[in-house]
Amino acid sequence: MTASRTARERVRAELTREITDIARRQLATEGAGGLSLRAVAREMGMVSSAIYRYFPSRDDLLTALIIDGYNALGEAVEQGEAACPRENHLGRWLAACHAVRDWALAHPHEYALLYGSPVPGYHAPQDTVAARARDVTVLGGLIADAWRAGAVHLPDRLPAPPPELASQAGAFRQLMPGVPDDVLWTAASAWTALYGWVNFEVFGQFNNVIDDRRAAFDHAMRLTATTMGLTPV
Amino acid sequence: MTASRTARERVRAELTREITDIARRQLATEGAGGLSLRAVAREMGMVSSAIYRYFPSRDDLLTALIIDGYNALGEAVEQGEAACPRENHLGRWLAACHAVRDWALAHPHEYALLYGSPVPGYHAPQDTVAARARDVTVLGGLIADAWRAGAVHLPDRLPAPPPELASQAGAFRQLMPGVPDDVLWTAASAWTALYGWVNFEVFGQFNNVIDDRRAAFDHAMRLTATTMGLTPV
DNA sequence: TGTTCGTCAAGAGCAGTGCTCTCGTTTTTT
DNA sequence: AAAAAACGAGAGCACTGCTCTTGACGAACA
Repeated sequence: MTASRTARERVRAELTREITDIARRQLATEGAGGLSLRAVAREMGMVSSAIYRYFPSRDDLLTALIIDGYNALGEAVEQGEAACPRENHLGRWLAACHAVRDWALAHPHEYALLYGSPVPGYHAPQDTVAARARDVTVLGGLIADAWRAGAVHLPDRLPAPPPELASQAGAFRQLMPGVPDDVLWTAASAWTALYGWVNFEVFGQFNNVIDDRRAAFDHAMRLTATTMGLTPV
Repeated sequence: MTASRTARERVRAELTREITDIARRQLATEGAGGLSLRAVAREMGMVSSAIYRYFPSRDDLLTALIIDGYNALGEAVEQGEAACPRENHLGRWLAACHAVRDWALAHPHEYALLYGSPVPGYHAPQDTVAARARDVTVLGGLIADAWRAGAVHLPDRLPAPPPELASQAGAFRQLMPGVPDDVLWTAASAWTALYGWVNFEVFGQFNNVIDDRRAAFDHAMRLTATTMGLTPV
């Protein structure tokens, strides 16, 4: 039973995969709003109602695409960061940043699905949470490494976190055990700065404003790295 | 002609305004995707085709709402920042940040229209550009003021902008004349960090992660202020 | 004052959407 | 071999943005 399932189950898995593939292609070209179950069915030579045998609703198909997207982005970040020597913490941060940016620019519509405005009636189910944490896990890991290596040198005159933030962001804290609060909040701030930039760039806010966006992004991420206390090796 | 136009023109302006008002209400409750010309017409007791006398297409109605949104946000930022003493540059920055956040949290769907994923087939016409710059103009103004007052003290060990960024971001540079490049790029970075945070918060990425989001936001904006060289008075 | 002319709301209609239900057929299970 | 489950096809519902035509009303002009 486990090794070779029934013919029906195999063709079902095959068709499910084909549906998501076609849907992802439509998503890439038309955007999230232009994703149409009927168009997917048409391209498969099926009738629209048959799709509902595989995905109970359009939202469930969207969920599948979102989970795939989080995993693709997470994998890109993991690979980009892993290509850097472990002791070069600034390099690991920059590599992770560029991996996010490169993936987002290469897959703008999928990125919009992950980090843009939520789709109208859509509520992310719990399944997406695990895949969603892969990118920030990389950030937490490299900060924790840097802290353990004594390579974190926060700038002078940096304001200390107020007391009401003492026991906050538990989930975020778990990703970098042992890291003190002031460093933790600079990391959180850097994380939002990264995605803030990528959002602006992917959604076109930098058109006709910045030309060499890659260089500007690189510099901005170096600035936030300095705030985090990561200095060149 | 100028003071009192014909009755027809006045009722036309009135109806146009009523359409945008109803549309804005629908946008606030349903989100951008749920905005329907037919629903607006229904609520006005008109027939759907009549709406097209006032807005040639759904996108034109969206454009009107977007321009209104940029102006509302810009005005909120201007007012928030203006309430702070001119010489307290850090306070002005924090006031502007909280104004953005407060407005975004109060009008999440309108904010999504401005800074979220672009609406599928929609391309922003040139009209939106002027209104779009109001918030960043405030930022540029306070940085320029701080620079002129000699109140900008960049942190040590901050990396200098690479040479390829020397003549970039001309539009951004115009907002803060006389400000040197290193300060300018910290300001650009702070700008993206601000909207990165607000994006995350409005779009729900901080749910179940950070509880006291206002305090965390305030601290994050103080961190970026330090990177910009704005210190407490 | 009477008549044209432009503006307007209404209605029907087109092509498209997500989704539901039913009806035979095919495959798996009992 | 019989019962059960899964499946594709088709019709249909309520909805969308948008177009076109029709008839009525108001304003300007002769």
